[in-house]
Amino acid sequence: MRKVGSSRKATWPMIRRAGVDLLYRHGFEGMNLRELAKAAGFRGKGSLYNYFESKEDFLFILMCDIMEEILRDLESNVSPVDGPLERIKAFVRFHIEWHTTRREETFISHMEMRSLTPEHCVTYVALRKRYERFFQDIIMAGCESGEFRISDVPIVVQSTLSMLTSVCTWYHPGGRVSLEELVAIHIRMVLAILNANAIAESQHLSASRQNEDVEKRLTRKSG
Amino acid sequence: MRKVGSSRKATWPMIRRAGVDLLYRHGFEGMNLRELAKAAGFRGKGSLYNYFESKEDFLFILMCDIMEEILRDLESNVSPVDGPLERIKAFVRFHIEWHTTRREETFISHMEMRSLTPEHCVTYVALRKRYERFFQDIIMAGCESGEFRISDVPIVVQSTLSMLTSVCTWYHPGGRVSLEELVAIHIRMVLAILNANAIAESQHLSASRQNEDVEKRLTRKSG
Amino acid sequence: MRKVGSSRKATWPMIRRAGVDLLYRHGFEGMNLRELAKAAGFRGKGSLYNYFESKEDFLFILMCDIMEEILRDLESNVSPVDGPLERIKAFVRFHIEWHTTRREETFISHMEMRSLTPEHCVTYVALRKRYERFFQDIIMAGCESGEFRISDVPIVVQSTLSMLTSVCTWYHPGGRVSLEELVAIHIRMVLAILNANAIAESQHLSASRQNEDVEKRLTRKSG
Amino acid sequence: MRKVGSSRKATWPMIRRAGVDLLYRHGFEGMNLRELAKAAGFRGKGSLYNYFESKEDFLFILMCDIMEEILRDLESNVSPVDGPLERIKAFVRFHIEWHTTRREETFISHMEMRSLTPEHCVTYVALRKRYERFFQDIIMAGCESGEFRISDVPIVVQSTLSMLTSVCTWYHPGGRVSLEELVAIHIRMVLAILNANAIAESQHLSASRQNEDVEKRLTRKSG
DNA sequence: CATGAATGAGGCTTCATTCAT
DNA sequence: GATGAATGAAGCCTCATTCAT
Repeated sequence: MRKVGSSRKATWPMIRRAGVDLLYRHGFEGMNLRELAKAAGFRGKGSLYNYFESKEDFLFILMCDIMEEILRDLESNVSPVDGPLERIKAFVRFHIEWHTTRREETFISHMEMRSLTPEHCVTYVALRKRYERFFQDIIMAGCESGEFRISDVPIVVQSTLSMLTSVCTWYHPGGRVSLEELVAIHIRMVLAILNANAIAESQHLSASRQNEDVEKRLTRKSG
Repeated sequence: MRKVGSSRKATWPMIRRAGVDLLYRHGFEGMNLRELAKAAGFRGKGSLYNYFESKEDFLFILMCDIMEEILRDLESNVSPVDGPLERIKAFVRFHIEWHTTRREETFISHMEMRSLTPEHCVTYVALRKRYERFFQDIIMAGCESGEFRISDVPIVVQSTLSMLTSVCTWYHPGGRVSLEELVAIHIRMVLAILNANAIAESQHLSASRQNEDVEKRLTRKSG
Repeated sequence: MRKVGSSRKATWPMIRRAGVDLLYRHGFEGMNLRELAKAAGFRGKGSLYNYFESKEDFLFILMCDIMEEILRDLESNVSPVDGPLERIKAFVRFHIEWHTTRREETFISHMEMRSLTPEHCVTYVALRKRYERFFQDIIMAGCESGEFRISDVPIVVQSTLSMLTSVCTWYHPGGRVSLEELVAIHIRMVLAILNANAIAESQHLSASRQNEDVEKRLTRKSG
Repeated sequence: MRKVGSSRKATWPMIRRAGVDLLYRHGFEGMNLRELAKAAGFRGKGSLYNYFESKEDFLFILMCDIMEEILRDLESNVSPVDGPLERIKAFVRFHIEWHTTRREETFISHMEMRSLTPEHCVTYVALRKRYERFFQDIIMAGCESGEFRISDVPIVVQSTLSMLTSVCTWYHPGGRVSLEELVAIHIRMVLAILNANAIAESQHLSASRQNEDVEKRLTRKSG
């Protein structure tokens, strides 16, 4: 008995949605296809194999899906912005917004690489490197233009990006701190790491405090 | 609760060592007791149950073991140091050294909480909170003394600690950057985040560059 | 019962060809319809059900097809030949040629009866019996005419036919022995079994009867 | 809950017995481990994996077991016999007796090679070759001594052995023909194939009864 | 007729866990 | 305390078959 009106185009998104949820909650090894099938609206797990070839293949497809989506969004959000300083701000904003509003997806993307086949892993890593490279390029541009000054590019890039990514691990929207504030705080941290403020200040010695109003809220110790 | 009095002395360490390895490589759901038994030198997996009560119990014991060890080491390394600035440096040094030389253990500690029973989880989280609290206390002390200035303590604490911890994810000893340099770089980043340098500079207006020698190496773009 | 009138003309032969191959390589239980569909040029296995009603039905149709073909060929090759001696030679030649040039088909015919429904099985066995009966009849005729002399007809018939059939199991054309030689060798063996040479010789040598009493009972047709 | 008193030594024979039965009735692909477990006295199929590593491994072990047993029996039955003529008779007797009283085992041994891994297959084939070689050696000895005369050794050996083996396919003990008669009939067929009688006769021209002992048994009426 | 999605049963295998020895 | 057999649940995957399109 076939579910009427079902078609690959309509069904895959349901599998994807269910898969993200299960992967997020139990991890790849901890999830199982029976639940996935049920959550995706199937009655038997066999049906899933019309959409992927194995559990691992499912993970791979999902992770690539997510990565490609985030790459598309990255391009359309950050690429238009000019200048390292503005670009880095746009990047941090974009990254944090994505990693908090799409927590589950990004969590998966970062946690389940271990479960990929070697072959799938290299494909996926290549995708991911494009993202990291985007971030690194901004920073290198800023270093060359003299707007940033850091000690060791690869390491600072790695650590900074890890920091920004880990937000998805502990931040829950709707808490004490708004997403907007979260972004602002992290922009400041990143700029500090990049020595961007110091440089800016020393360049415009007499410049008045920037972001003054923001400043006020930010120095308080939150409760 | 850990069983006491078995011939723990000799055998448990072997189980622990084997367990850390397997947990690191496959994760909790991905590892299995048969391999653990074999790697620990047993011939049948039944023997393991003389050392813990269930697989989950094993994870719990291991994670607590690790957390207790790192807490002991933290106390003996950082507690003696005085003053927020020096303490934070000591903490960063300690944390990074531990997280790189004991990569597998710390990796596990941060990844497998999901697999604990709720009860075990709260016990473990309490342990871990003591560690985070240690870090947070240093920062708060520095803020109060005026040596640090940050926008939002909990968030900066979280993000900074995440950054420092994630080092165990990508740093491999014996690469381009020595552990000593890694530490130095991160100390700078953390101090930047905490606005410690800026303050220091503005306080000791005429102060010459601190860490001058370090500085020289650090500004290069690594190869 | 076989469906008639589908566009059998073009498509069924491809299914048959693919089926013979798969059946030969994996056996009935070991083959599967997905591969059959693919090998037959379909994209979805659903299409196959336009040509048979079930997997078992497919096997039945195929086996009957083959058996009918071999029966037709048998008739046209051996029936015209006269006299037990010449007929038996023609039979051996025919049988071996068919079983070596059409190895896969005959292999299937002999191996997969186990997978037929009881009903289908009796239908098929009837077909096959016609073939065996053909062989048996030649031998009985020869015994009656005095050209052959054997101990127990049914058993000798069974064993001899098994021997001839098993050739398809181990003979590969293009080896050390040509098909022509293979046939010659087996004709000799069969004639030896049937005591045809000995008799021929003794008839033309005025030889006395040996084993007279024994002989009488042995040529009987057992029940 | 463990079945008391169970030990590998006692349990494997039960598995073997059940396995032979299932393999004989359904073939390797057609049998399943659930039934095997049940028939062997287990409650869950998991237990079987204490005795083999996979279904294919089970088949391999079983086939080797059988082959080794038949080889042992062959040695102890036929090796003591001297002279090609007597040895070939002893061999035929042994072979047919084994292949009829242990029909299922030998049937399996000959039918399921297709399901072995390539590696297992070569191991098994080596075992089997030892058996075939035994037969072939007798025949070659007879040819050299002038007691047998055949056209092509390898082919006659193959076909003859196939004939003798196929007996397990159609002979059922307790039918019209006794096992003793079956043996006698096949001894005669084999000797005919080998031209052993003709030679014997021509050698002892005046000799009356040849094979006297055989003869006596053969003249009996079968039941 | 062909396609491809859905179904559900069932197959092999793994695993944590128990327990007699 | 160690061993290895037994257990049973559960996991992944395959497959014949049905049916809407």
